[in-house]
Amino acid sequence: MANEEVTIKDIAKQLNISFSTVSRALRGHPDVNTETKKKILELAGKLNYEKNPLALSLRKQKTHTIGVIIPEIANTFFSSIISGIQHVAYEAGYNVMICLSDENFEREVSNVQHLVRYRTEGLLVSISTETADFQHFELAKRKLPMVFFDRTWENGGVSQVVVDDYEGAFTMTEHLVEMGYKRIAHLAGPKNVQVTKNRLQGYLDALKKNNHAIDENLIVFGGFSQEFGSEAIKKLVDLAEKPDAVFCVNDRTALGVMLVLKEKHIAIPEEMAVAGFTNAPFSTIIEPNLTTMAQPAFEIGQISTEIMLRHLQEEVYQPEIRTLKTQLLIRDSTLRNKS
Amino acid sequence: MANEEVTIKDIAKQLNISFSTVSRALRGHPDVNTETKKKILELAGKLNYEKNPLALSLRKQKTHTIGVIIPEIANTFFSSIISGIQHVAYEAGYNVMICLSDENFEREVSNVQHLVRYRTEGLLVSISTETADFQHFELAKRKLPMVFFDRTWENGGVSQVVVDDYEGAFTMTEHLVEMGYKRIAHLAGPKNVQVTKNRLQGYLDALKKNNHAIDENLIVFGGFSQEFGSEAIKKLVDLAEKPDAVFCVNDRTALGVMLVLKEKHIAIPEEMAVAGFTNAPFSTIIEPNLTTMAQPAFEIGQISTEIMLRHLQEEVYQPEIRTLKTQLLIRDSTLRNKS
DNA sequence: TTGTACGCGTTATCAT
DNA sequence: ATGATAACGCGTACAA
Repeated sequence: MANEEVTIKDIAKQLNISFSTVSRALRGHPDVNTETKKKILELAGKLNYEKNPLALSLRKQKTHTIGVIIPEIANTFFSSIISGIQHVAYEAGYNVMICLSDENFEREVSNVQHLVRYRTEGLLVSISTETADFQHFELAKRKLPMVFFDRTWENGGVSQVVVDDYEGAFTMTEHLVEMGYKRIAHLAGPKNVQVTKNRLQGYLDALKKNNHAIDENLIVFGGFSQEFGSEAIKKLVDLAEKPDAVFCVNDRTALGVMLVLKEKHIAIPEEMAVAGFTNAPFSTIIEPNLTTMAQPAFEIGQISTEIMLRHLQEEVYQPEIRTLKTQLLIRDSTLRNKS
Repeated sequence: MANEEVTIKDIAKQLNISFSTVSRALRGHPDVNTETKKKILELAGKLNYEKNPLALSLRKQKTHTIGVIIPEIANTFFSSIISGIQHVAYEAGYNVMICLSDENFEREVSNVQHLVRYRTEGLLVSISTETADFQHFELAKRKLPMVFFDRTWENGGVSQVVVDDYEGAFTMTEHLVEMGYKRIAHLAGPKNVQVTKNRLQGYLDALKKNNHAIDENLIVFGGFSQEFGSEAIKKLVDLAEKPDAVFCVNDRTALGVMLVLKEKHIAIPEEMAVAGFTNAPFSTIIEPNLTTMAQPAFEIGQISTEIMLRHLQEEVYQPEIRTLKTQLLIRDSTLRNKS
């Protein structure tokens, strides 16, 4: 592969002038003769000259790149966020470098190191389910501004963009109560993730407020996956006192639940209602359609990036926490005639 | 934000030796005293020294980065491919820089320019639906190796990783014939994309082989979207001679079709069968489950990257075309008792 | 074995 | 208005 890129030196040589003049002309410096400037721009155009971003970055100590770390990409929620990030970054002339942690702690650490070494100017992060230690972020925070989204570093003194998980879970649980369900189970996420805690708390508080007894047997911790949902529901339906509704930490878990219930010919919602969280695309495809809380994924990406752009202008990092509203979408999986 | 990164000069100064010795030691050059080497490595470790990849890239004219251009990311097919790419690239110590064309030609051109300027060492590309002119790729091809996947540059003399769209469509159409469907429609993709042409041809040839008449009215060109599917099927069901089966260019289109059919209370597959292509996650969620051709998305990403890694070792670019097998997944949306 | 000098492509600060 | 020179951080041929 040929690699004969045109440089300012080439232009200077052909015009018999010094390359610093060329540099000035090319970047619109006022102190340059109108005629020579014209000549330079012409030749540059003819030779298809393009600035070398690598040299520029080294010189200016600026890469004009924002680093992103997410747990996985083959997931509509995260890929929509990425889409939002890319759109805003692109408009502002920033590049985006995406790394996947694969829900793996070591890999997340290595991602952070890589992006810091690479002199990305800021980090947009959603942590892995394994992450309990935040030292790698502590280090990174000293070098560049960070914005966490969805799965965040709660006490890190960093910017965060989250949805109101507590309120969302509270609202959803109250919806189930209002529909007349008496034994409402909760499939919770992985224990160390803040999202899990907030949604659990919303669930608990809504039950308390409505004078529902809290039954530990109806709360199962686990993950965000469909498999977790399937496994968990199998245990719940074997209980002596079965639940009559299941509020799942997210839609994928709810999917796992629904598929098992269908397999076992347990009618949804007549025998058992199911609710999710996220508003994944399939939630309007599955039958019955899944009741869920919409999370504005694309917007999360946009806002996170907007906050990052602000940080990149700031003298001192001023963290900001933005909480986005969720929206209750009542569908058939919880909609039955009150008894 | 502090930016006092440790350089080889700092280490050299502290040890009163020249920085070239430090450079040598750090990179395992043999000609360096064992003791000084030890000292250097120790101090480097203590100071948390890390090579500056920017300087390294400028110096070596190698960025160790592979560029990727895809039409969209909020799509399981593409995000699974990305996942496959990242995995292989990561293992080989390569970085990945992802750009989205957003199905937009100008943006694709700008993506190519950016990645070339940025000195990514190779390009992995799936073209936008708008792309009919390949000049930007012609230019890029002179500078770095390229591998196209799924939506490729057919006559570009470049490496390609595709699934056997022709055979897949042929097999699917024959399946419909075998099931006894008589008027099989085809919702085709956008006209200029090769995927569209291949699937259409497979459909046509299968009909011919089985002595089915080809009815132009039953072939509708359009896009890859759910909306296209919905619009197209609305016209087809209004036909005097309705189809009794619809083979869609992909699952999303099939989804659009199915939702409209359900709305109109047209029974699937009894009154009209529906088949897709891709094996999107929702195809086992929708009812009836969608008959489709599985495309190995993750594998497409892996293989594309493996081929790219080979190119990066080669003296001269030797393009290779890899065709992956699809797999027919017969589900309820086409499964009816033969009449 | 180690140090010197130069180059990668650019910007910025001096002079002139 | 222009040119020479240093610097960004690193690697390497050549000299010592």
